[in-house]
Amino acid sequence: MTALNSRVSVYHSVEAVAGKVSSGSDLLEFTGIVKTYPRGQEVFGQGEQADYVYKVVRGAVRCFKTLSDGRRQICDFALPGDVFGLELGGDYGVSAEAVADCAIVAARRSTVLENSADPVAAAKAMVRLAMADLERSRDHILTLGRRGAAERVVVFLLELNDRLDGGDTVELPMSRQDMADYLGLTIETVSRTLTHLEAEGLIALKCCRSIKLCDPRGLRRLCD
Amino acid sequence: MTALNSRVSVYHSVEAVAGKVSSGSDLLEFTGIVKTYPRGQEVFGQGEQADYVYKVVRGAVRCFKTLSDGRRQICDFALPGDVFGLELGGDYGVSAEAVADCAIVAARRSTVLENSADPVAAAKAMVRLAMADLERSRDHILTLGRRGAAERVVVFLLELNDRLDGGDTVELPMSRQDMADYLGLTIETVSRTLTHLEAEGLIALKCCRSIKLCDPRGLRRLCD
DNA sequence: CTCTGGCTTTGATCTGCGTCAACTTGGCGG
DNA sequence: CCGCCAAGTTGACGCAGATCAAAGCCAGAG
Repeated sequence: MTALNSRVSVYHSVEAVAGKVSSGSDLLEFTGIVKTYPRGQEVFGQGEQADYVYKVVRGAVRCFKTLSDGRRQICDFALPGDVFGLELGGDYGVSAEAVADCAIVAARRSTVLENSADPVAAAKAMVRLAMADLERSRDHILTLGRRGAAERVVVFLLELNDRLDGGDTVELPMSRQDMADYLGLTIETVSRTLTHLEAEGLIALKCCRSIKLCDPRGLRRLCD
Repeated sequence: MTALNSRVSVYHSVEAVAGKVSSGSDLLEFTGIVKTYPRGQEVFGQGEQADYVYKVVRGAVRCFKTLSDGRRQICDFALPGDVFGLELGGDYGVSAEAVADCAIVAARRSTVLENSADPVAAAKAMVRLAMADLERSRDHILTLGRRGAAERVVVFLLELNDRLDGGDTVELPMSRQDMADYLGLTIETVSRTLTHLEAEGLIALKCCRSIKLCDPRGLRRLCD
């Protein structure tokens, strides 16, 4: 079912992982099949056997947990170049879905880990990935635990701008609902906060998925 | 300064890491000096050079981030047996302080990582540790983003009971302020929630640091 | 023993964000 | 071009948890 209307092609790369921090020696060999996922489609579900590791080629993916009554918390967005689906043991601890139409490479865990040419380098690359995720999670925890709504939205915009690097304009790949579920807020609060930031001249909503950061310094001051 | 009134002794262990998930092959060699830290003392500060990795022998440690205006968010508590101070690159991303009087082993990163007898096993053990932390962080994110005050407190008590394994009674090593800063609440709300849970017969406050879980099933139902 | 200071609990009030509801916008198919 | 439906915005109102304030409670010092 997952592959029903997906075009597939072969993908092979030996790339630096986690762009900014990778040194020349930490490479993760990533060989697999590229599949396309239409917006909304599940990549894997929480509790499933974690046999594959994934990497976003194009689009964006949300990794989230759900409570029994339906409340949803997005733990992370995976953007182009990001690896996701890394797990400790047998099962995925989160579910993953395409936020927008995506191209994603899947590689067997075993291939990436054991059959790699240099197993020590592979293990080190894994540690780097896990640690980078961990550091981002900690910032997320700080945001959810101690920041107000406006600060949350601003932190989010700045982080996304950083990761997408599209000059001073952020092209959001996700809906307001996704933003809200990432920030521990409601759509209404996210929307209101954005219009409020615009009224203050800090951002400009070119259209609802395209936000210009007019005053990055001012924004940063709001959430140091 | 750090070592002023600390007794020190040598410590050596080759132990399974992260108790429940470690298989026989994943060992982390941990050789270093045991130091004692009085309650409140800093182990390391955010931004310092991350040359050491630590392991709690006795007591408990809080790892936290602080905003410029003083708001504090505890990302994790390290309990006896737990490793902390694991970092990606140069600097610690959090500060660490003794929550109660502690005994802690410090080991050079390089010793644990490179000079290990089996570097692949060491790297794998690191991956396991990082992944275990990551999974706990994700649960924490879910709690902070989507659960109410009562649910947060209950989740916390159940998790602590699990990790400390003292039968049906949790001996809290930390103050209400620390609980609040971990749960993204205020001391008053934590206190009120506990008295409310007691009134419902779910817990019993033997004294403020010793809590009996009278109805674990009922508690679990509150936060599935 | 009493005094002191920090931690905890409890109460009263305030407020930021959630909830509910209506309206607007924008993208897409016909 | 129009009409439709999902997504986003805006407004009115309520509540969970924060804030402010004061009163126990307990441990350690004198």
